[in-house]
Amino acid sequence: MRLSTKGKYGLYAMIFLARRHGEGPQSLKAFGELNLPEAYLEQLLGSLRRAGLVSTVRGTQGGYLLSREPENITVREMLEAMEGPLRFADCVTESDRPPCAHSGDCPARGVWEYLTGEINALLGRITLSDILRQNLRPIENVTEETK
Amino acid sequence: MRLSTKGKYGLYAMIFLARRHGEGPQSLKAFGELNLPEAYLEQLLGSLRRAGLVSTVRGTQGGYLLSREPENITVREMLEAMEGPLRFADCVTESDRPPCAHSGDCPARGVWEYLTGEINALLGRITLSDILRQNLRPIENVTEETK
DNA sequence: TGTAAACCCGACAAAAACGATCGGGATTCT
DNA sequence: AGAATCCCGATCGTTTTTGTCGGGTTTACA
Repeated sequence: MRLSTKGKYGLYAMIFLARRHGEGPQSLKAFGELNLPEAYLEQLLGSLRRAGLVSTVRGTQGGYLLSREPENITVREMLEAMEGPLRFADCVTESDRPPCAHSGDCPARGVWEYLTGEINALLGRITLSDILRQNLRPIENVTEETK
Repeated sequence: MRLSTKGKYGLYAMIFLARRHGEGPQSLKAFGELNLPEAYLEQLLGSLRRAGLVSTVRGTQGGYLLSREPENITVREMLEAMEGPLRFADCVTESDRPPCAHSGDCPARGVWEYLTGEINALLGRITLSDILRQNLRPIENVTEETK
């Protein structure tokens, strides 16, 4: 289980924009200090724009900027914009080839649903401004003894 | 972010073994009812064996069996055996090419570490026997108001 | 009004990862 | 000895990833 560079670069770009938030559009060249392949980054910013997370201004003096306040943009949205929704098994979100022979009562399905839900919730709790402020609280762990 | 079929098939295989736990070694053919490509599954069971999660008996009447009790085998171990450790960015676990130009104070690094820790903890809490019993409790969410 | 600075977009391509398949070797039960 | 098994490395086609490229469009500004 890994994150592709798409998700990684995308988050870097969003952090960059969050830091410059309020300073007007940032041109692609301004992202240069991130040391990412420029033409590739341009593509990724396109995905972020189509997902509604960044806005663009075209023409001279144009560039990219956050389309919302940093406290209203979550890691989940960013990663989903770059990599599509989290999916452990297709049978959870879409139709699959017979997932396993116990089709009806596939015991793994519950696991995929549980994990998908928990991880999406986790990612959805972290905002861009949390990242800038390094405000990452560990979850108060397992609620009580299983006994 | 997705899970490859390796992780998926691997978990299916482990669930299969857990259900037959105590019934002696299960031959590759016995897994047939899972409808997975047999030769591929054989490879995957090799990984699970090398990770210490299953044991094998060779020769006639041989096969695969869990090398521990189902309550002592976690989803994290299984997925790590099949797909390697969870990694969001290489800079968290290993050396990376300059991660981003703000090398020293890369604000994304904290995110990767946080996510890696939380998700590993989540995966580590689910055991094979939890899966059989469908015992998947949602985490008691964010501890208290952020205020 | 012209031109340069930007973003926009689709096509293409190399490289890596994925999802297997295959053939033969090593064990072990009977 | 022979059959049932697991073991292992090589190979291979497909898909995904990670880019590159070329040309088009928009717009500020002189």
